[in-house]
Amino acid sequence: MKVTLKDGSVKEFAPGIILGEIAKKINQKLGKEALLAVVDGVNRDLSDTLDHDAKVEFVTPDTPEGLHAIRHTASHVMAQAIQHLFPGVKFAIGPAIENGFYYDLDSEHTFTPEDLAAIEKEMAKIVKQNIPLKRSELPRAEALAKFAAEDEKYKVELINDLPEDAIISTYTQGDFTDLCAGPHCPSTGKVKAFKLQSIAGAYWRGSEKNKMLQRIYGTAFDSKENLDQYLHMLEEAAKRDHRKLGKELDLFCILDEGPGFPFFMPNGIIIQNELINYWRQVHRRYGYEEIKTPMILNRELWERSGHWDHYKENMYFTKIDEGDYAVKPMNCPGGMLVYKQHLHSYKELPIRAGELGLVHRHELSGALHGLFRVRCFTQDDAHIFMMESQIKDEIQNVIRLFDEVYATFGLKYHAELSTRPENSMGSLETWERTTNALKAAMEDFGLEYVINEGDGAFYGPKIDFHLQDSIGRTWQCGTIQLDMQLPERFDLTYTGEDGLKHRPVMIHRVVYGSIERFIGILIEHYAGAFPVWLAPCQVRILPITDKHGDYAKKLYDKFFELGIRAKLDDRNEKLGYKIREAQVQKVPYMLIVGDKEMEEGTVNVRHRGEGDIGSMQIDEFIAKLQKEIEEKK
RNA sequence: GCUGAUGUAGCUCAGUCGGCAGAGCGUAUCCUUGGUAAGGAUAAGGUCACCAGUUCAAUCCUGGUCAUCAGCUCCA
Repeated sequence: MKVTLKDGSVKEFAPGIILGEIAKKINQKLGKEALLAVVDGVNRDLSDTLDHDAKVEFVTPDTPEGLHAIRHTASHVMAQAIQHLFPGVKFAIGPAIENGFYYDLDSEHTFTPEDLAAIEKEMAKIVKQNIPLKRSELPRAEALAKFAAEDEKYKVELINDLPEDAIISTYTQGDFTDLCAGPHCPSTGKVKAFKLQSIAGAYWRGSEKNKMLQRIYGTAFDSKENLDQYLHMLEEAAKRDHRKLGKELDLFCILDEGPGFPFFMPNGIIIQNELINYWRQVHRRYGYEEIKTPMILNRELWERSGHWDHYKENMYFTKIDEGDYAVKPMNCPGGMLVYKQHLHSYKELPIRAGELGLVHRHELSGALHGLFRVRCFTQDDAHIFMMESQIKDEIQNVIRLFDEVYATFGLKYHAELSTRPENSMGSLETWERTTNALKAAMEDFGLEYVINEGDGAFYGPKIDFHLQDSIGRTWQCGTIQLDMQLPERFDLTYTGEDGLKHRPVMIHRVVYGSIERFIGILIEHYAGAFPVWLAPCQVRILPITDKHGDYAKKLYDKFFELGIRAKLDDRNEKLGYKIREAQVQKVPYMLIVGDKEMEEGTVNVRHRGEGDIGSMQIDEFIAKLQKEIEEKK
């Protein structure tokens, strides 16, 4: 750890040393003035760590570590408040997490939102008292005795699971002591702004075999402004929730009659069809053929593919004429059968067979979530069969296609490569060769990636694509998976140059992932304001009075003939009213026609974002619109 | 699946601590013919999620079922 003091001198410290210790040394030698130091390149005020004699590690709030410490301390403050208000509650764990903190509790009392308000009040008191936190390290036996005496069985279990040589530390603030490794703020007063957010259930130690505890989530910041800003961001994200917009824009619905099985309304299906048209057009250019395989296939096929054994709990079944059948949860087995309809020569490879396949999977009821997690969805699948020597080029071809598609939606992305897991099939050499081919493909393309060691499927390595939407959230969509198992199981072959039979290499890949889910992501990404090519209604024509109805109708007919999605709003309403409605529906263009436009043969154009953009000739507007659609803006 | 909350008009939500069910938006009709985000009036619209139970009486209380939401678990 490098500490640069005010006088410019640099001190090296062993990593992991408690900042308070450093501060003490600096204070002794150079005085308080020098405590405003640069630690590992970050400005920090170390004087906070001198406020009291305990060994407390503290970092200033303008660093990620500082925020983490504030949230961690906030979780202790919350626990202390709960102990005051609800004596007898057993504490499990209470860490800081990405955007806040939580504490898991075991209690007879079921916590309610009203309790949260009361706990917040008590927390505010504790923060105001600015109670110092004291770190103590104690021998294992002593720690065990202490928490056992308080009947904190979860803490006892945690200590018992710590390695023999672990340093067991506790942090104490006033009448509350918690088992904790730290780091923390030096005193409760540093928790300047906090909010308790929700109550949920969570299994002890994350296992569904264990007791379900109550978890209280909260967040904390170094200032009220930052807290408010964060809460505001959450509200903004909630506004673009695809379930809400899906209803408001009349895109889709999910009804009690079919939990997890979405219905698409006319507006929604326009988006879906545009996505599919675009998909087909791109795939044709990249040398794909399209196939379609049946939704219901017999038991033998699923046994052969391995799904019957490995995936049964997630499948739907049916009987036909006494025989067992399953509804497909994946398209691959059907794709294998299509490949097997012919003998293949090495000259044909790679064969790229795309399929927009509707698959059904029985997801747990509690896992369903709008279009993001459904029980039936369309995979924009493709299976590519090739020789091993073609892997690198072919993967690059796929990456290039992905890159083009994601760019169309203005979605940035990064890739993750998952390598061989423990329970893998196939030889180590094959894994190494194929994994290296994936790496080489990404590197040649200039695609940055991170490696998830051992995270691949047992049947092959894979590349996942994580898209970043307009407010910075990431979604895993595309994936390229090498499969060394299915070609074996289905005994796929091609005839090589040598006249002998060889086993092809096969990949599964999806770009959108699930079209339904991708639509959900796009709704949130665009906040419902789709680019013109996707917008369910592209143009809304707004005549000012009935006098202008005929002119407006002629315009509408012209758009209709050109295949432009227009709507004529000739209701007996004021212009402002019609505009408001079109704005709320996020229609890209509103054409206002009145006396002036009729006389001049023009339209007055209003854009949903830019407002009134002036009058233009009808053909001029059509050209502008068509260009925009063509360029997918 | 688990824990907790929720389910009232097409939508968003009030309400009844057991006794005729409420608003705004939307819809229909009429008046109004207007220039860039809500003109006015009238009317229609409900098995208060579903099934049992308690009660003279249940939308309200009890139990169960289904669904939704927040999280957990799961997503070979």
